[in-house]
This record gives sequence, C-alpha cells and structure tokens, in this order.
Amino acid sequence: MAKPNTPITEHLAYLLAQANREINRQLELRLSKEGVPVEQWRILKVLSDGNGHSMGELADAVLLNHPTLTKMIDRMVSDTLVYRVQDPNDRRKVLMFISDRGKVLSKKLNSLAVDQEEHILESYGDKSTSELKRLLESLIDSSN
Amino acid sequence: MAKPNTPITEHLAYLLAQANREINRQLELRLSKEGVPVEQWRILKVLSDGNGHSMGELADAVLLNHPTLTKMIDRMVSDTLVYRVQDPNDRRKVLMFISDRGKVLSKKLNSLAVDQEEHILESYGDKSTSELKRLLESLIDSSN
DNA sequence: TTGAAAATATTGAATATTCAACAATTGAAG
DNA sequence: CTTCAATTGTTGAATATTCAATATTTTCAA
Repeated sequence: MAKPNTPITEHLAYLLAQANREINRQLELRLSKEGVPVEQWRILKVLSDGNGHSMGELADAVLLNHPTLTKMIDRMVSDTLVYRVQDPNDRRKVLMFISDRGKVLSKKLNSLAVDQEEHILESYGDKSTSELKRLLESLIDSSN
Repeated sequence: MAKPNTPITEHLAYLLAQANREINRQLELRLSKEGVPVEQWRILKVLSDGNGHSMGELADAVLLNHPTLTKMIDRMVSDTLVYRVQDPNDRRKVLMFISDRGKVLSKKLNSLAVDQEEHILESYGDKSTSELKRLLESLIDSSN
C-alpha cells in the first residue's frame, strides 16, 4: 500500500513554472539577436507609450522588484535607451522616459517578439492560444 | 494615426511570467513556514519516489541548471535532507537520494502545497483549473 | 504649523545565479 | 587496445538579485 503522492508534474505551480521557463527561453533566444534581456524588452515596451512612468509603477509592470529595476535602469541609461526625469508633482518620484534610440530598438524587439507569438500560434494552435491567454488572465485576476 | 502596439499584457510570454510569479509567490509564502525554498520542495518531491536520481536528471526535473542545483544540493546535504551516492554503473554520475529526515520534511511541504492547490481551486474554480492545466501541458508538449 | 508616519527610490552588503573552465569517466572510431 | 570526443558533475570568478538600511519628500493628524 505505497502512497502514490501527487507527482510534481500535476501541480499548477510546477506547470506554470515549466511553461514560463520554456516560453521565456525561446523569447530570450530571439531577443539575444539584439543583445537585450527579456526584462529590457518589457521596460521599453511599457515606456513606448511615450508617457513618463514612475519606478514603482514600472517595477510592477515589468515584474521586477525595486532594487533590481533601479540597477537595470542604470544600465539602460548608460546605453541611452531611457532617461530619468524628476516628477514635478511629487519630487519623491522619478519618471522614466524612452529615448529615440530606445524607440528604434523597441521596434526591432517587438517584431522579434511578434515572431515568437506567431511561431507559437502555428505549433500550438490559434484556439488553444487564445483560450490559454483567457484562462491566465482570469487566474491572475482571481489572485488579487 | 498612432500605432497602438500590442500591449505587453497581451503577450503570452508576459501572461505566463505574471501568473507564474503570483502563484510562486503564494507557494513560497506557505513553504516559508518550514523555511524551505520552492526549489527544495521540488527536489524533495522528485526524490521521494525513493529512487536514485542523477544530477542531470534532477536538474531537468526541478527546472534548475546544473551549477545552481549542485550548490543547492550542497546545502541540502549539510541539512541531511538528501545524500549523494556514486552511480556504480557509470562513475561519472552521482545518484541523489532522500534521507529519512528529508521524507519527514517532504510530507509537511506536500501538505502545504496541497493547501495552496485547494485554495486556488476554491477561488479560481475546479473547471478552470483543470482546463488550464491541460492547456499548459499541451503547450509544453508542443514546445519540444 | 509641526512632527510623526508613509511613500518613493537608491545604495551597499549579503546572497544567489550563471558562465566558462576543469576533472573524471565513458563511448566509440580507427 | 588506444586515442579522441562526448558526457557528467563540480568549481571559481563574474554577474545579478535581494534584503536591510538610508535619504528624501509627501501626507496627515494633532
């Protein structure tokens, strides 16, 4: 009467980690053509609305915690992809903006990312993809 | 005629990262009751079949790369949760085994993890959960 | 208005991860 | 058999992340 404990591969937490790892790896591979980590793509994408975004807001949006974001932004400022402006309405805040160079890079990265999405659509299917997205959104919602 | 680029929140890669982060955070919170990181739960769970698993096999199973696993196993050996045995059939390999202490801990961790799964089932729904799992498995399959 | 608490971002030290090189063993071709 | 390439795991240095502490500014209650 051995107890056949639930295998790890049946845990939602594990399946999510596994799928995330794989998809992220693929995306990483594409973006490496431009020598850019996934997080920087996210940052540029969020900033490419042209508006200023505070560090806190950005950290939430790109799934990084504050100190990690600060250091990554330091690098991106060195690369003149983004720049800091003190928020005039709340001087505790820093508003981040994308530079022209950042916009150019962002476009290239977007097309690489879109490439990947299309590749997934092909091998995984249109129906499954949109259904999966829907379920993920709803899971995220239900976790707040 | 501004181009409304796909928002990042619509990319599968982003949704997966977000969902994974959130679910992982919740699991982490539970496991912290025993002071154990998620990766160690995975390791113990895989080893709790009682069989020896090589480092390479284990690294794949628990989603860690080799050097990271080696160092985490070093810690777990210090804590006498697992132990190394040289594979007699292939002396390049090391077989990892779970200790009695590891088994005891593993059971506690499992019940914490099951707690979480039940919590998700409640707030997210039985139907959605199993459907999400099915889709994730199929996505992972299609990525090989 | 003042002073304490909260919010925001950064820093430096501690910790963890990754990359490249290495050592040991096995496999396999000649 | 012997040698060379491939496999497996570990190590140390370089890099990245995290935690706790800090500085600054704002908020708000007294």
